[in-house]
Amino acid sequence: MKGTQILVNIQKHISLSDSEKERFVSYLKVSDVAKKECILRQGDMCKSIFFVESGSLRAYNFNDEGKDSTIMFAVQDWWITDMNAFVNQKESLLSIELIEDSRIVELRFSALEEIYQKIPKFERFFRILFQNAYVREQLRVLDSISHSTEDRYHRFMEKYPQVVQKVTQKQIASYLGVTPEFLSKVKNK
Amino acid sequence: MKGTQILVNIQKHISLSDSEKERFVSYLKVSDVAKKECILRQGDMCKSIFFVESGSLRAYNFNDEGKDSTIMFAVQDWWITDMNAFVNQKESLLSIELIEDSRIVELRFSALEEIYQKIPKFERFFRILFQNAYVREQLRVLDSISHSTEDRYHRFMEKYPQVVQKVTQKQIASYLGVTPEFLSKVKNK
DNA sequence: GACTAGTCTTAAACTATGTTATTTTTTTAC
DNA sequence: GTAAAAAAATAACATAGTTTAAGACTAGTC
Repeated sequence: MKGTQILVNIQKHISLSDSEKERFVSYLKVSDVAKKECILRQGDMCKSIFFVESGSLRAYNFNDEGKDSTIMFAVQDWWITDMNAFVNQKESLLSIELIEDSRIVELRFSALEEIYQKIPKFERFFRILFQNAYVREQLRVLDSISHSTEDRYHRFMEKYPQVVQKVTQKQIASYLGVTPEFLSKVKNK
Repeated sequence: MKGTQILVNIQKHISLSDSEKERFVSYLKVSDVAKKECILRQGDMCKSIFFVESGSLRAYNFNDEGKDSTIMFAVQDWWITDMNAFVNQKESLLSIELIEDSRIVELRFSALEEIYQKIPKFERFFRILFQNAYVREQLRVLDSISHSTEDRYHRFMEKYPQVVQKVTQKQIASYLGVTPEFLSKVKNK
């Protein structure tokens, strides 16, 4: 049934009545997206936040010098978007591409605003979601400014084994902010 | 009056009745803290989140190799804590020290939980606060993995002029994740 | 006003990481 | 199943960043 998995995800933090579930699900759009497709393109407006029902995605920025930097990966049961562009409704700094064929649930900005109004409990859910996201990013900043690349590579491998299985070494390098050549050297040392 | 500034901060995002204000303020503890004091020590439990009424603070981690890494600065009208330790109620990775004499408002974890229950609007306020914090950290990660130290130094100077006035170059270096010697070289190039 | 401790600068030697290029290996597309 | 394309490994050289140490310059303390 449409929205089953996302409801499980949400009910980790809040409980919903049947009518609330029904109402919430009515705002969602589920689609199957093929590997290599983009669900968001850098420079475009970011109209939605996405939940990964199955598969995996990568959010990255491509800068003036042609450098590709991975901001995040998302696998099953994760939420992903260009949060800056989404909440401020401005041009995206990130592209989000499919690492493999995936089933994606889309929730539009305008729908989410309506949900906050109609079912205020969702404020709590997203409070917790963003709180955890903030914690995660703060720990990543600490990791990146206080540890060596070698340490960071091993920590990444330990922390995100589900991700490691799906992505290339080049993508891990771009997540760590180093070149693939250097990561290869570090790894085979 | 106690809590005036924090109420202004909160009412940027939600509106409160007089009785809600009164109730909320009753949970707060305001104190004047002297320069160099610590309001949180790495390794201790993190029982509170802090709001800066005046002055400035620095949150940093001190790692095994003796490296001091600044996770964030906070100036007037900012919120600060070790969010990881606070929300999960575990040992703090960070210390928070006073850069100058400051007036600090303290909100304890248990109080905040009660506030969420009694005045659910606060779920919305903190949803927005954490959402913005997440955006900020995600942008910082992007900055740190995609730009040179020189660029990052100049971007920091432009983005946080209020902070720059108060902190030493050594502290900026530790925020960027480089040595003070190297920052000095970059800067005087 | 002098002492002290901390900060900032500079520089030389060293280590980490980037660049470019070539080869090998793996994946993808037909 | 094979050709083409992408990823990974390797290596030589270049640049970015660290370490150590010393001197110049504050800011805080008595």
